[in-house]
Amino acid sequence: MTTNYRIILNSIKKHVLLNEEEEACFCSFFSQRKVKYKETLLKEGEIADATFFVNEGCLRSYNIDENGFEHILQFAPSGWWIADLYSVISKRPGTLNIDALENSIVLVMLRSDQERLFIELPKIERYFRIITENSLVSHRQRLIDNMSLSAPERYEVFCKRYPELIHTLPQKQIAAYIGVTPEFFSKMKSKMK
Amino acid sequence: MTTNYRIILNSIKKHVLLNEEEEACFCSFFSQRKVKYKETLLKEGEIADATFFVNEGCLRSYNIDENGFEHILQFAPSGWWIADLYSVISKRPGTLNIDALENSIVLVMLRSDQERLFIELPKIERYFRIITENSLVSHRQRLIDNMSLSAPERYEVFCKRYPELIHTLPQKQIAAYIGVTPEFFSKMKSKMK
DNA sequence: CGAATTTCTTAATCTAGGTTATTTTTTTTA
DNA sequence: TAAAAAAAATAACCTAGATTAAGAAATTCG
Repeated sequence: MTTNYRIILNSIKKHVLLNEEEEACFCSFFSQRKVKYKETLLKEGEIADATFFVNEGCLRSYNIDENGFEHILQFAPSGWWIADLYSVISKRPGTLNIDALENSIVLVMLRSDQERLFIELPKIERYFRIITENSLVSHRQRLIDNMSLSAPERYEVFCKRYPELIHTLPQKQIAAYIGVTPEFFSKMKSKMK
Repeated sequence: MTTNYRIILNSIKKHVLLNEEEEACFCSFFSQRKVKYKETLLKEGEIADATFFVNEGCLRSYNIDENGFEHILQFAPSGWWIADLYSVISKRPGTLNIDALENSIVLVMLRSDQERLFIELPKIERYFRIITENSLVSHRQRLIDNMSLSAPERYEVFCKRYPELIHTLPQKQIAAYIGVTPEFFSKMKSKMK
């Protein structure tokens, strides 16, 4: 199995410039992992020691509330990072589950390696500082949307954010992302026509 | 008016170690600003060029939805950072308002200066990388809470997060933070006894 | 201090979205 | 390819929280 770093190097390139040697150094810290459809990469209660970059396929992170309902925090198609950052930085048991919505391939970056990289290659720390800022902004926007938009409006926002997923994802997953029951989502969609 | 850097240097100290020269360099980038009760630091539609550190008093950031309702994203008592990060990093008109809930004093860090600091003093970039990670984690948690908790439970979470504000803040502001109307908040509180 | 403004309370009524239950359709897997 | 499992649709009924309105209490500020 040949590891493909094209996608991650492209992501890096948008924010910092690495020479070939630095690129090689950066890539050497990843290991690759296949995740099958429905396979779990991280379970609630475990301590997460790594962050994942999706090379192929699609994952999701979600938490399960006390009534057993799933709330999806993020979908991660190819080119996206996904992790339980709380657990990674606190080194305590996490609250998120991460699993695959289709057969996928991820690059695994251990936090310990990431921290070594931050010291050896400050440009990598810059890259993560920038993508963390961007992620914070989009979480903030989602929070605002959840507080001020109705369910149909939140669905619209979902469609803009994940256009490639609208028709590949089961409705149930979309409902768990926008924060309604599958029954209501179904009713809502049929009204929309 | 003598500028006091004690609080911000303490915040830095929790994450990176600066020598005296570096501390002096870091502090030289701030300017200080008084913000009176109800005064606005940043209005929706403006391009934000700075991030604020609260030295004294308390600010809030909020957005106003299309029906005129305020949704509070953050309270920032002494020792907290506050900004419209979206506008700061994109250099586009922002969607947030920031104003003072009491007479306050903030330290102002221009984004242009911040970016210079990131280059001159990588430890500062590390500091911001870390506090941005922490902020992302707390936004994520708030998102989960909004999706899975009832209004009284969200009030409990608010009380744990901002214990010093429970009795100093008008109820109206707390309601706009947890995401209910002031009328419902009042009813909810009287039921809780 | 006193008038004006803002905030808080209470209560009746309304509604977006949840719950429960049943049937149909699609997907998975043996 | 058939049986089993999962997902989706539909419908009747329910509820947390919104809306509207009006009076009481607290703050603000001239």
